[in-house]
Amino acid sequence: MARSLRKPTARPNALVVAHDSTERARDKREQIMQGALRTFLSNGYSASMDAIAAEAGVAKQTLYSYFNNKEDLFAALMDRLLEHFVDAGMTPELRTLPTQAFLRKLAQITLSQMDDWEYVSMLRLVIGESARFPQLSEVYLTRLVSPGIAKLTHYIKMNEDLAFGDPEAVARIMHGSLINFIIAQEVLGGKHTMPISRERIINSLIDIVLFAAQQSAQSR
Amino acid sequence: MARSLRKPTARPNALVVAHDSTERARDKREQIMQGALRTFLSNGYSASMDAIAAEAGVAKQTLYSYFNNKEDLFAALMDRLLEHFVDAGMTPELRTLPTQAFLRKLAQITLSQMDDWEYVSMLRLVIGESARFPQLSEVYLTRLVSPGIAKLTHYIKMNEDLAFGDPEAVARIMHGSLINFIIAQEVLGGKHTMPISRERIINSLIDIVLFAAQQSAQSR
DNA sequence: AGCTAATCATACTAATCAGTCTAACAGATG
DNA sequence: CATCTGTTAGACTGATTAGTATGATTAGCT
Repeated sequence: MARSLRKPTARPNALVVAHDSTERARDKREQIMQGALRTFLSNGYSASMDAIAAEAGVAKQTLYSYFNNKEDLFAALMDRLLEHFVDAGMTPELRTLPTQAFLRKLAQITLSQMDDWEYVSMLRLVIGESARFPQLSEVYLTRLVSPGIAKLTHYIKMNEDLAFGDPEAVARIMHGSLINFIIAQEVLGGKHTMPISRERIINSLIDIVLFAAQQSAQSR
Repeated sequence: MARSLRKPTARPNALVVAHDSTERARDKREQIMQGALRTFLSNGYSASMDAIAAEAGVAKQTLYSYFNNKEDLFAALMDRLLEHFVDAGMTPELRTLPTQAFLRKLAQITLSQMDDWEYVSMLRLVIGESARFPQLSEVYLTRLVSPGIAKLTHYIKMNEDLAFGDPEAVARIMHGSLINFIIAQEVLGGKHTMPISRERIINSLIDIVLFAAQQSAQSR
């Protein structure tokens, strides 16, 4: 990733098509954010502004013409990144599935994020920087976690197959066990140290929940 | 926490009782590790050696007479810290309890670590530095997580009240939902953003597992 | 063609940090 | 009392970093 272009009059910018100034600014901003994203996700907040500029293929000065300082860049970046993950999860057409198929699909979608390097790195970054940037954790919780749990809670409440006494607690347990699986397997490298297939987790989780729901309904 | 002692001939060392050289060295080492522990857990690996020396009440040179460099100090420290948490969990007398009481007690013990600032900070540190120090994650997984899950798996297997098809997966789900609860509530500050009592989680988790176990046994 | 604004490479400042060096000093031992 | 070892405070080095400054170059606009 070393950049050693030495020609002083080079424009390393690829993709130069017709651009008026406003959309060029938008592209530059985008270019910076892409580079900063990769660099922050790889190196954490301690990534240097020089490294970010190099990765983005942009002069350092340009960084500072789009963002006041490192912290602002980081905040804007994480904001956008979290926004990008908001939509993963319960889509309307999923709700038409029978209960078991719905739960399986939901779990599969949640765990499919394991394969997304950006998601895994984001998790590590949010948790790792939660002392220095509590606001970042808060955005993560309120934008990603809380809505996901709320939707699952609502689904449990509305579904007569899932008559639990405390739907929110059940939703948190289900969601938490999956997120922790991602943390253990991907963030911490447990897939090498203590591997287990995601199917086994999904199957057991669904078994437990559905069996418990039956028993719970029966004992009323 | 500012240190501004200016007297050049001061020994700020409290607790000076009869000491031969070997035990004085042990005490110094201990003093350093205590200070380093607090500083690393508060500030992450980016804590400065000057700050550690100050927090330990020791000259920076003394750090380097006990440890070769920052990384060695960090590694020795985390090794000892993780060792310290190994014993939390299943004690022999717990096993004599009836199933439900056992599970409740186990969950309570696990979640009681939420109140331990060192444990919570350790979690954040292990996860946050898992890219830079994969070995640290590995020690965490193999010394803390894996044995805990193995013991719970074994308990499930041996307990006829808990006839699950995949005991290990069930153990991972139970353990994971509790660890994730700690991460969400304490590490990420969810106790302010999306609070819920630990009793609700424990109750629902036990309900689900026991109900599912009954149903599972019934359907065999 | 000529002007303007954005971007470039590069160098700089001031601060911080890991690690080393020095010289002084305290406490135990002989 | 003399010596030796461990510790101290503080200065220092070399590297890195956030952020700024500069002066050249380029692209878009009229």
